[in-house]
This record gives sequence, C-alpha cells and structure tokens, in this order.
Amino acid sequence: MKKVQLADREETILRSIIECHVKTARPVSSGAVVRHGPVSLSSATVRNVMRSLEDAGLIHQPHTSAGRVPTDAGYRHYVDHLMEPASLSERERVQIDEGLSQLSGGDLGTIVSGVSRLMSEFSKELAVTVAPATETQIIEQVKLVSLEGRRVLAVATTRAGMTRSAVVSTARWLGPEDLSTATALVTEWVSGESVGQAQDALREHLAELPVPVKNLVARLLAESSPIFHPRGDERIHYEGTRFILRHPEFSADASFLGEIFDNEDELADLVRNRAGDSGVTVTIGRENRRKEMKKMSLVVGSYRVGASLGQMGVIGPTRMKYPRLIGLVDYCSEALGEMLSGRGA
Amino acid sequence: MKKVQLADREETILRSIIECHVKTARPVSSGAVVRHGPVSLSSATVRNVMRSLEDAGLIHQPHTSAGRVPTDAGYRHYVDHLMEPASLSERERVQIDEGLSQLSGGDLGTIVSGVSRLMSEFSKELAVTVAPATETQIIEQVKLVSLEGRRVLAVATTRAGMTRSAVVSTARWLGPEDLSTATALVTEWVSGESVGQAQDALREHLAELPVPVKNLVARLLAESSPIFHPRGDERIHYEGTRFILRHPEFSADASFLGEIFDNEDELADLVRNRAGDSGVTVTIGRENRRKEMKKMSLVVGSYRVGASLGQMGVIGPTRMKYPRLIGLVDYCSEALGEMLSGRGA
DNA sequence: CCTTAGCACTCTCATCAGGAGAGTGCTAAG
DNA sequence: CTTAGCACTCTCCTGATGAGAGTGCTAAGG
Repeated sequence: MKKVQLADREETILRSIIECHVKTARPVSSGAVVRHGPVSLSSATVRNVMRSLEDAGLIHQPHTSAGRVPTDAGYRHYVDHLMEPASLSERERVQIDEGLSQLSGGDLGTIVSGVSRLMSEFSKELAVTVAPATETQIIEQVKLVSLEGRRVLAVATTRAGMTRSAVVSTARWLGPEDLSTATALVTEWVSGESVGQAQDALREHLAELPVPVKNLVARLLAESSPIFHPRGDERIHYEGTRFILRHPEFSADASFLGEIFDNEDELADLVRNRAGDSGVTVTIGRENRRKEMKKMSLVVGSYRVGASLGQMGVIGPTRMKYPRLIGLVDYCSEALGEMLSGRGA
Repeated sequence: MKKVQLADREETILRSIIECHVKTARPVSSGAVVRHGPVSLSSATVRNVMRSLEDAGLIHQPHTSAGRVPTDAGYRHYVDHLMEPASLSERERVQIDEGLSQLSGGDLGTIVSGVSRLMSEFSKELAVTVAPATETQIIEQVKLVSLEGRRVLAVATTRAGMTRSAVVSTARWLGPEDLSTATALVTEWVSGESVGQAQDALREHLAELPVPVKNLVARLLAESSPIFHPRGDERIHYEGTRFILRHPEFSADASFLGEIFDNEDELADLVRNRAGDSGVTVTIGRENRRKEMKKMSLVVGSYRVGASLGQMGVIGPTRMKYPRLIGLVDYCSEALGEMLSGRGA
C-alpha cells in the first residue's frame, strides 16, 4: 500500500489487467497485457509495473508464477478513475423505453418486477428492484369500501400517488352509513400524516369511534394488516438467478448464494443502504459488510416517487462489466424516475 | 425390469437402501445394509438380493465395486408401497397452526408467501406456493372507487371471497355519479360470469357505456391491467433457495438450478400440472418432463378456495425425506384449506 | 434349495513423481 | 529507464502405485 497516486502508465496497465480479467476470468500475465493492451512495452517492464501495482494493493498474485488478479481496491480505483460509464446503444435504449412504457399502467408491484426483469435481461446479471418505502409518504385520503359479506377493503392514497390497501373481515356486518362515517373520520385523522404516524394517530382516536367500526379500525391496525404498518409493503423483486449461477467463480461452491436470496428484507436493506440520493453507487466486494457478499459487487441507482426513493441495481461477481452496468443502471433509474414522476400530477 | 412383484425381504432391503442413502448421500453397500437394517442376513445374501433389485431397475450401481443408489423407479416403489407419511409432532403442528393464523388476516399474496416461508422452514427444502387461479371464479360484484386525481381503483370480488384489483388513470376526471353508474352497469354485466368470461362480456357492452366511463373500462380491459386478465394474478412464491444449494448433489454444478427459479410462469405450471385435486402427489426425477428437473423431486398438495385450487409443495433432490415431506405438505395444505374455507362465509 | 464364508477381482481414490508449460524475478547489457 | 535472457517456482496433467471398499463367484453347510 505504498502509492496512492499512480503514474499514467501504471493506470493504463491496471485498466488493461482489469478489462482482460473481466473477459477471461483468469489471472492476467504480463505477456497478456502486452498482447492485449495499448502499451508498447516489453513484458519485463510490465512486470516491473505490476510489482508496484501489487505493492499498492491494487492487484494480487494467487501464487508465484501466476498472473495477476485485480483486488477490490483495484476495481475501486478502476471504477473511480479509469473508466467511463458505457452508454447504451440507441437500439437498447429504445427497447428499454418500450419495456418500461408497457409497465406504466400497472401498480407498483408490477412495475418493480417488470423493471427487474428488464434489467436482468440487459445486464445478464441478477437484478434487484426495491419499491420506495411508503411509510414516510403523506396520506391524502382513506376509503373504506364494503365488499361482499363482512369484508371491507381499505385503501389509502398518498400525495405521491401511491396506494396501499388491505382487506379485513369484521366481526359483524357494517352498513354503508357506518362505512361512510368511518371513512370520513379516519380520513380526517390521518390525512396529512405520514403512513408511519398514521398508526399512532388512529390508535389515539380509536376510543372515539362508534362501536360498530371500532372493531374494523382495530383490525386495520393489527400487525398482519399491511396498510398502516410501516414496513407493510416494502416490496423487493429480484430476477436473473440463472445468470449468477453461470459465473465460473461460483461453479465450485454456490451455497453461499442461497443466503443472499433468502431473507428478502436483508437484501432490501443491503440495496437501500448502498444507494445514494441520486446517481449510481458501486459497492465492491468487501466494501459490503455482509460476509456472503464478499465476492460480489453491487451497482445501485435510485429513483424518486414523490418524496420517497426506490432503488434498483445489479448484483454480480466483483469481476463484472462495471462500465456497461453503471450505464445500464443509470439509464434505467433515470427512465423509471421520469415515468413515475408523471403520476402524481 | 424383470419383476414387478417383490418378495418381502426384497422390499425390506430396498427400504433399507433408500433410507440409508437419503441420510448419507452416498452409495449403499451390502455391508451397510446389514449393519443398519433390520435384516439378519449376511452381506453375501444381501448382495444376491441387490442383484435382483438391480435387475428390476430399482437400484443402480455407479460402477463395479461401488454400493447401490436408488433409481427413480426405486424411489417410486418406496413412495407407493414401502413407506407411510410421517405425521408431524404435536409441537410442529402447533407451530404451523400459529404461523398460519398470523397470516389469516392478510390478502392472498401475503398468505402465499407466508406459507412458502413456513414450509421451507419446516422442510429445509425449497418450498413453492401457487395461488389459486381466479379466472374460473364467478364474479360477485365490481366496485369502482375514485382515488385522488384522475385515478380509479377497481375491485372485483368473487363468490369464493377472493378479490382482484387494479388502479387505472383515466383521461379526464370522473365524478362520483359517473362512477356509481359505471359500477352498477359493470356489475350487472359481469356478475355471475367467470373472470375469464368477464373480459368478453365487457368488451361486448363497451359501446353502450356513456362516454366518460367508456375510456375507464377500456383501460381495465387492457393487457397491463390485471383485474380481468385471465392470468392477471397468478401468483407464485418460492422460498428456501439456501437449502437447495446446500445439498451435496448440487455442490458440483448448480447452474441448472437457475433455470428452475427464473421464469416463474413455468415453475407455476410445473407445480400446477403435477398436483391432483386432493391429497399429496409425488413426482420423482425423470417423471418430470422438464430437463432441469431430472434430478429433482416434487411433493405437491392442493388447497381449495371456493371452486378453485391452489397448490403448495416442496422441491428437492430425488434423495429427499419423502415420508416427512409428504406428511408436511399434507398437513399444510389441509390446514390452509380449512383456514381459507372460513372466508367465503 | 437357500444361505453363507472365503476369496479373487475390479474400481475408486489419494498420493507421488516427473515433465511440460506458464509466468515471474533478477541481472546485466543497451 | 528499458529490455533480453535465464533460472526459478508453481500449477497442472499424466501415469504409476497401493490401499480400501465392495462386489461376484464358488463351494461348503444347513
């Protein structure tokens, strides 16, 4: 870890090593750099440079007389200084735009899963999409609609134009007038509150409600009802498992990948914590705290729905096509944000 | 494939081989059968029996001087004739009942994912749950509810007590009276029809609708709107990827597992086609047509929601604990069916 | 006729040695 | 500072060897 500042030539060679290794998945020799790279130097000179890159902790030698493999720090330097995001081709942009516009009518769950599908198809990696948390959104109104029998549908809409809903069964049958008074009262109490606060507000006023609907509202507050529960509809969707299992680095032992896919809450947290407010964030290997992500990189972007942020990203081995994936995530998150911003209006 | 009828002793030894192999994941030798099994015979005699079991195609020898491994046919014979489903312990039944009752308030999607989670936890295998197809269910009523702005929530309830919903944006704002006439008309046309037929019925009457709501109904019929689209809400949920990746048979090459997880539609079809109307169905290895399932077995059961069937099941290597898993799936599908049958009332 | 002890046989698996190949590090000359 | 040359190291592949496991066969015993 001697140098932080690298000479031009060192950077060129580091870039060459990384690009070659991303293609081949194997250690890169000094000879390979000479053959592939834009440097007109002998392999001996390249070896000298490699030595200093290794001292700087940017590349690593699995054993004597093997080529070099980029370290996490090497990829980090590459991502920060040595590459430009690759913009998508015109054709790809059109395909993504079309894919998104087909989704535009659906609800958030459909959109989230559709976006994952699109991104995994274009990245050939595992794609993850997290719907924006609605708990911080401000509730506009609540409607209680009688379905058949003793069941009632509750729908809350937020100022950002998202909906949350729940179906609950009540102990006894409720007439239309019961529901309309309940709708009016509940809306009065919770409108202007965030979804998170609404729960408290309702609990506070619960005693004031006429008996027939008290029971109904109590059920809406219950743990199992997602409508006012802060984490009720944190939806995450991932797609493209087949791609990740194909990478040669995981053919030997793929068991740790299982830990990533299960527990969707943790996966969602991982993606959410790693995303910034805007732009694309890259997390490489051990920069992730979770041990099962030590060999994985994460490229995430955010999209905005009203005041809330959702995230989308791609997960793959640290040996991934960063320029391509950063360009893809950037484009997709921009496009989705634009599409959704047209909604609240 | 000489014998179909097996002598008692052959069956005992086949059972012994299978149970031993399920535990160890390795070929079972004649000596191991003597040690483990309830037969008091010499290994030489066991070898003679093994020979005839092999002639019958029930076990297989990877190579000379290796032990025997059950074939798909061997497992089939075991499941059909040599085992009893293992009933769950009192403690386990209580845990499952509690887990289910916590889900009972939620909507179908929540229930489906919750059941998968429960089953994968108790089976230590990949668990899959398919929500019942609602397209054959009879619609009871449709409600159109105005949300904020130009957005309208449409909810259809079926006689079986399930709901389908969609949110659509309309071209212009619709007043309460527009919506109530539309609600009345649409309900009149589609109530008594199945979800599948409703689409046609609505299309037929579309011209009769007053102009302001015609546009709205047209959007409900659109491809992207799940409410009347036959396959709109076929929801499938799977859980427990981590378990499947742990099995030693997949540690060498897990890449084909990716094919199973992607394409949820195909996975849903697989489970649905393999389930009978009632009871638990077991599909072993090559009995599955899909090539990526050649080494996998499937234990599925059905649960009833009104006139429709949903499915739940467990997927694992052919070397799985059939008695345990059949017992588990049986209990869970019964319990879920009972829970849901209380709904329509 | 079925069972079983004994034994030769076969196949796997782990280990080792040797050689080829790849790639490095060092050194000395340009 | 660059580079050609060379010795060195390490992996990987191959073939040989031996131990171990498990079988199949045969002949003796119930």
